[in-house]
Amino acid sequence: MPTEPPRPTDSELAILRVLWDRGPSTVREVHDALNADRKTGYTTVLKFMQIMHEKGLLERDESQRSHVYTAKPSQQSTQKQLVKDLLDRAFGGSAKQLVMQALSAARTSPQELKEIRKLIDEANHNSSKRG
Amino acid sequence: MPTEPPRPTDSELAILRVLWDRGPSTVREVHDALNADRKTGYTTVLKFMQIMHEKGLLERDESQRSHVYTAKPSQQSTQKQLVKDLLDRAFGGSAKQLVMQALSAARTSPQELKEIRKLIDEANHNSSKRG
DNA sequence: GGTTGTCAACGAAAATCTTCGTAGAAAGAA
DNA sequence: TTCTTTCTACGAAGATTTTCGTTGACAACC
Repeated sequence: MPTEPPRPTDSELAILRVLWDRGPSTVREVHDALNADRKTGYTTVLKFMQIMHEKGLLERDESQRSHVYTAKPSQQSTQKQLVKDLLDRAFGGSAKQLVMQALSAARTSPQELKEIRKLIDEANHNSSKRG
Repeated sequence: MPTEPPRPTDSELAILRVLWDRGPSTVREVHDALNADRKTGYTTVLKFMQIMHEKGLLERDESQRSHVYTAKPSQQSTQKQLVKDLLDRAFGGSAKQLVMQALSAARTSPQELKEIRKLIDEANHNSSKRG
């Protein structure tokens, strides 16, 4: 039974983001990318990536001296997991509440709002067809 | 400077939820409410609520022997904080992406979709008026 | 072949979060 | 009063997350 992977921590997520962004990367590359923002030691990032590899969050190619790591879960699936989690923990499962907060938290452009509406219409059609 | 309150942990959020739901409550009441689902010791809940009080997350009325606690941050503001946080950490600030995942993560009823659409229209009008 | 720099591995400390046992005060019952 | 229950306070242990220092392997350069 493949038990659900645990929700990635903040630091893990930061690393995943770099890997989704850059594609397969070495520890050095990830470290440099992260340190554009924060300042974490190299060995700290290394340790994280090793642990994440053990946990099955990263894949590792050891054929080169500098190992090359790849994110295993997709950005989509991780995002979905995080949203689902937040939905349960803070919104009692109500997507409506969450969407409302999202729209107020991020100043969303009319353009984006239009696109979101379109998404909703599509979701609506799908659920109508099914339901 | 009133520094931003730190994002509540999972356990803290569970307690806040009870308080938002029930209004001002004693430790005993919160403990009972929580143990409908999980099973945490009484002193564990007590300890949390004391710490949360120290952190400024809860207010406490000590005039009775059983202290009465109240959630200090509103449900709204906390939800907003959590969404904003997730938006930054996992979605690069794109509300659209988040909404998309929310709609796919929670099976949303056509009724709710309709209401969400309405919200978006309102947001749209507001931003049009402003912009 | 010795020096210098980069890397993964290891271990452990620091920080934070979670859990609860125990003690003593307060209130009520016998 | 004495016994029982319920509460807060305290302290500490366990679990998890985050942080790096150090070491030895490997490679590049001189």
